[in-house]
Formats: sequence, C-alpha cells, structure tokens
Amino acid sequence: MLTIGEFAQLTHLSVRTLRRYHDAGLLEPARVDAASGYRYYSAEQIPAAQVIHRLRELDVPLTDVQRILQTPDPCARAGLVADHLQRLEHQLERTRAAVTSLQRLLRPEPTTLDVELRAVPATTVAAVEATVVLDDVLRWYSGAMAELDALVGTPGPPGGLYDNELFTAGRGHVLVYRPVADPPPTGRVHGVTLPAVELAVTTHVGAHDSIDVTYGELGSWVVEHALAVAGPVRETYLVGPRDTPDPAAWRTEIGWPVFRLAAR
Amino acid sequence: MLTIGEFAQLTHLSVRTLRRYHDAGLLEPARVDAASGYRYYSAEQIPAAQVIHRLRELDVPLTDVQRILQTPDPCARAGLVADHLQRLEHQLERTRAAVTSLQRLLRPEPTTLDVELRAVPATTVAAVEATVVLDDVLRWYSGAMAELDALVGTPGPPGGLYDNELFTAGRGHVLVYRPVADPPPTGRVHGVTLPAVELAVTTHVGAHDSIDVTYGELGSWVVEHALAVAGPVRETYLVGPRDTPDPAAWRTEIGWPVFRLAAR
DNA sequence: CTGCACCCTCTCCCCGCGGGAGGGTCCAGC
DNA sequence: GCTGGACCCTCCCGCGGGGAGAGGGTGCAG
Repeated sequence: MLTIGEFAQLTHLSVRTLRRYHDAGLLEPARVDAASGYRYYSAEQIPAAQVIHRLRELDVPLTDVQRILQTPDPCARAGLVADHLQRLEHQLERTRAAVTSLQRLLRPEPTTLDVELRAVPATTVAAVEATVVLDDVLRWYSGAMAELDALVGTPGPPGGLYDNELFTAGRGHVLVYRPVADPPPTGRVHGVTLPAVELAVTTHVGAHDSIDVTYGELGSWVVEHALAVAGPVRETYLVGPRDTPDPAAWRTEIGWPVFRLAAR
Repeated sequence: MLTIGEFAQLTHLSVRTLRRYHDAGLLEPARVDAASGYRYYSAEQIPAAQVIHRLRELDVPLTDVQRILQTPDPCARAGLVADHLQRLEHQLERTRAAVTSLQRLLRPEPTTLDVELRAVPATTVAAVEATVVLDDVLRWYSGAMAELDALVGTPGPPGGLYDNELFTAGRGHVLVYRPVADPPPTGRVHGVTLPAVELAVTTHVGAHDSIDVTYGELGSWVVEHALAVAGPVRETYLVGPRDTPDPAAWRTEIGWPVFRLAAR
C-alpha cells in the first residue's frame, strides 16, 4: 500500500491530479481509509495511471478517458482511442491550414478581387435543410449532399444557403440544394423556392479553411460600394471535392445578398 | 462605420468574441460612442480581425496575440510567429510520442525489466544545479550541459539528479554533473559531493517521452521487493543525443535511491 | 509524547469563450 | 412624434483541468 504522495512519485503525477482523478472516478485508490479519508494505492495501479496520463497528454477530456477505461472490450476500446486520434489528425489538418492562411495574411499582396453584382431571380430547387451547429456542418453537409445525389438528377452545380447566425453565433439554419426541374414536394429532400435577391458575387479558389478571408474581402467591397449585407450567404460549388481531390483546384462562388443604403 | 453585429458577419467572429478582443486591447473599434458605449468598426479592420482569428486557431494566447500585434517591425513580428509555430511543432512531436507510448501501454507485453540493486559510494563531481519548473527543464539542461562541456574534460557519461518534487509539484531542484577529478570549487560549475546511496537501477531505452513508464516499472519492482524510494532520482546518460541522433538508440540508466522497510 | 511531514477538504484563480439577465439605444413604420 | 423590435451595453456564472493556498486532521520516528 502506497500513500498518495508515494504513488505520485512513482507515476510522475501530482498529488492534486491524483485526487482529481479519484473524484472524477478515473482512478479509484485501492483502499480509502474510512476514518481519515487517506487514499492508499497499490503498485498494480501504476499502468492504469500511466494510460490516463497518456490520454491526457493527447487532450482527451476526463469524461472521455472514463468512457475509454470503462469499456471492457479491448477492441472497442482501441476503437475509441482511434476515434480520438482521428480527431487529432483532423485538428492537425486545420492547424496546417491556419498556418498557411496566416502566412498569406501577413504577406499582404494586393489582391484583385473580381466582384460581380448579380440579380438572381427566384428559383425552385430540391433542397435539404436543417439547423446545425458550426462544428457539425461539414458532417451534415456530406450526408445531405449524398441524399440529394441519390434522389435527383444533377443538371447544375450544387449550392448552399448559410444563415449568418451560423458563423456569428456558432449555430444556424442551413440549406443545401441542387437545381432540378421537378423536386419532390415533401420529405427530407423537398422543393424550396429560393427568393429573388441581388447578390454580390465572387469566387473563392482553394479549400474552405480560409474562405472567411474571401468573405471579408467581399464584405469590404460591399461596404465600400455603399451597400449593406443581408440574409443568408449563398455558396455555389463550381468545382469541389466531388470533381477533383486537389483542394487547390476547387472553386466556390460565394454570394452575399445586398441592398442599397439610403445615404449614411 | 459598421456595428459590431455587421462586423461580426463580415469576419465570421461572434459578437461576444469581438467585445472580448476589445477588452483585451487586441482590436480597438474605430469609434466608440461615448454616450451609448456602442462599438463601431470600419471595413479596414477586417484583415486585422482575421489575423487575430488565425492566431487564435493556432491556440496563441490572447496576451501573445497582443504582443505580436504591437510589434511594429514586420520582421520581428514574423519571428514571434515563427516561435509559436516552432512551439506547435514541438507539441506535435510530444503528441506523436504520446500516441506510440499509449499504443505500447495498451498492448501490454510481459516486459522483462532488469533491475540491479547497486551500492553507490559518495562521489565528487563537477555540477550545475538550479531549481526549475518542469517545462523549462529541457532548455535548462542543454544550457547547463554546454557549460559543463566547456569547462571540464569528460572522463565518463554525464548524469543528473532530479528532485521528485519536480515531477509531482512541477517544480524542483535539479543537478546535472560530469565525473571529474578536480572540479572548480565555486561558480556556476562547481564541485559537489553526491552522497552514498543504495540505488535500484535499470536502463531506459529510447527517447525520454515515455521514461515515466520505465520509472513506473522500476517503482513497482522496488515496492514488490519491500523497499521504499527516497531522495532524488539519478539518471546517467549512457547514450544520448550527443552520441547519436537516433532516439531509438539512446540508453539512459535510471536509479532510484531505496531503503529497506522495517516490516509493514 | 511530540514534532513534523504528510494528508484531508474547501475555496478561489487561470484561460477563452458561451449563456443569460437586466437594461439602454437605434431606427423603420406608422 | 411614438412605438416596437432588433440591436447593443455591462455584469455574472458556467465549462475543464488543473494550480495555489487556507485551515485542520493523521501517521510515524525519534
């Protein structure tokens, strides 16, 4: 039997951290003295403590660590760990994208932004819509787009409408569509009539990680032309992952509904 | 002039976040109405907001973001950014190490640990010592070892003594040494007589990322042999980065001072 | 038996942001 | 001009994974 201090020395964890792990139910001491409350650990618990330590080094939240430890089947456990590793990989990807985007931002070259003011008539399309949180939007998008592809023909590039709330509040209404002559009236995929709007349109080239920069430039243009933005932004996926695996070749048309200001 | 909500739409930042950046002095609104407190931004501030956004995506703390933004010289600024990128790279390295270590931990193969009980006589060595925090220990170590190398001959492998507090409290007394016949009596590098101890000794093979596992196994061995650990651990760097760049070939002897328990 | 190192619980602090309360301000439509 | 509703303000609390310290109880060796 080891006191918490001795156990801390053997595992290179702090006494405080061990107490926290106990409180969280991650690492129950082998014995807890009922009278004094002293925690006593056994040497067999060292590997368990080290597994927790490693998972924490990988930024696995304590609750998820508990889930992993409580999974009896080693195979299912490995799956949970693999999930986390994949999440780390994904985050690494975003980090890389942020680095390149930052480098471009800090080396400000005069970007000539082609913006077109375009009046778009009301259109009826086959659409899938939902209210989602920002973190889920990619997952949701691929599911929704798969449904669209399964049900209808594809006479033109797909598009999406994204509530501004999605970005400013992290959660908002989203709609993806494909133009189609005769959409089904109801169901997950159903006909929607997009209202007529005047759009400020430009084209974003490349992956979507730094699309906010293009949005910013488009927004600047709109402001400088004494217009104001309104309504959900519209994206049209001219060239996307379905067309080529090379993100550098992707082309996304982004359009912001605008209206003329009286005079400020 | 844009209200905070409009500016949030243009930058894909939340209103709350913009207010926080203002409070932190990162992004001062172009104008703040004295009467109402309303913040008004200009379209020219969009790139600045995006730079902050990117830095935050790289987990740069707000205080460091401020430091970067306040650096007028673009070259020095790029240096600060590069520092952060290097830190990210370093962290990525540790993440990779944690992953491999975790995989080994979860695939528990019966490790045959060679532990030797060795009586070590008191020795006089040339040493550098300090009290450091855990995060700085690697940096401190390379500096200290460079000083040792500069001043004295190298008749044997270098070693270090690490207070257990360093690991359990994140901060502790550290001493690195080289055995030498005639150490200088004073100065940064000075003679120290290491006390005689009985050591439980084993050898850790590989990089130091998962050395705590070896420490744990050594600790288990000590506990199972009715001994107790005491005093600062001793490491001897038989093969290290100075000898070969391949971490898999590194060999570190780790020794834990022990004493016999009366009878528990 | 006494001193001292150790252990206990408790509360507060940190970061960066979200959520919500409670209240003021702007502006379009009437 | 008035009113309603969208917008904005400040202030406080929550999260997670600890660190720091207060204030008090325990265990053990001399």
